Amino acid sequence: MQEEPVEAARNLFIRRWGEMAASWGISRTMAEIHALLYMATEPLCTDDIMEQLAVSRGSASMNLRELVKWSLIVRVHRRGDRKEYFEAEKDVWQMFETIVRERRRREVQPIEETIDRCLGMIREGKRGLRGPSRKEADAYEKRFSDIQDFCNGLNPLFNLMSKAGRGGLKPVAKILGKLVG
Amino acid sequence: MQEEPVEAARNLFIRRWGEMAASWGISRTMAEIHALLYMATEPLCTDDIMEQLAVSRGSASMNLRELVKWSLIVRVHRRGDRKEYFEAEKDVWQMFETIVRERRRREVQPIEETIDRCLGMIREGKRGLRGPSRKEADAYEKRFSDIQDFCNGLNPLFNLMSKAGRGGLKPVAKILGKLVG
DNA sequence: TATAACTTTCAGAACCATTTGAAAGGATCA
DNA sequence: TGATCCTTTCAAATGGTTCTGAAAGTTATA
Repeated sequence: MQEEPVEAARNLFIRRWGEMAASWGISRTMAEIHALLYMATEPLCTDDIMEQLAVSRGSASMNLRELVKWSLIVRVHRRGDRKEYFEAEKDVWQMFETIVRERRRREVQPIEETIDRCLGMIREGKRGLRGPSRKEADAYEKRFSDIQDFCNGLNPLFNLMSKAGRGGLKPVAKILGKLVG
Repeated sequence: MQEEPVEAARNLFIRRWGEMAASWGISRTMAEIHALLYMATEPLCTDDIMEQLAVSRGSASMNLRELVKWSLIVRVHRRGDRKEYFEAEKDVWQMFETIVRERRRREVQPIEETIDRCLGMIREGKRGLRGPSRKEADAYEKRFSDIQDFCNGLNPLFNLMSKAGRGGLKPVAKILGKLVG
């Protein structure tokens, strides 16, 4: 077994990738499956995954479905084979962009909408206020609009990074470098 | 109670902030306490937090301590008062930078180190290999070095953002907005 | 030093997300 | 059509995280 260290490296990576994901609110198994498919030199089927990661059929099925939803992996079919195989996006930049876009859509947009709504409520609600409660309302308004401004600043940055896309990160860094001086 | 809508806005925000954080692997209560302190016009003590968020003394204590560790809030003392009060960082950019820096340190650096180590293992392990297993080792090496390259590109980008942000995000956002269109 | 005010700790309880495994569902083949 | 192969679903079990509340610890005051 001369290939042991190579397999060991792959397995170590899969485990760590799963642990990292877990601390970012993504299920450990889902991330491990993703890492396994990312490393794989050819598409794997459900049974491969069950065997290599020691998970149940149900878990493999659910997590694979979720990964497909995230567009991090795709289903592939093989002629003369009834099984479904799965293959991961191998372009790391693409992978990153997909993850950021999805998480923004699912998890940061709702809070942005909430903030807009809160600002509306505050501006409406403070109309009749005088004295200390007016002061408080003003303070709240400032807090909300600070976050709103921040989001309005961050969004174009993400868009720029998306646009830079396949061109890689270097051009983006260059532009920013010039801005910063 | 004319101030109802103002309070309602604050409470809505606190709840959503907690929910968002939960999906990013941060405890809901910790994020709610953070949001409460972020909105507050003056420092609050443990009892204020227990009352406003309906959490136990133990939970308040632990989560406050954790937030202090993250440098998202600070302890403040008041003359003639034995209680400890807490105050949140109010600069949104600063807040964001702190969170990103901490999470990078805790959660992405370990995986970067693992990748370096895996690359070492692969390069060492593939020395004696020939044929198909050599091919596989080469493929693994490529996957790892792709991620490594990506990280090496991303890190300076974060550093630039830190630098850019200190002067306020608005000027940066303005220029980026024009660039992106 | 004794008392009071406040904070921290931690074992057990409660809660939540994920996994399991078996049964149901679908598709393909003979 | 029935048999086979494969995937999906879901109720119950599991495993892990967070919260609770009371007791211990700490610091200030009298």
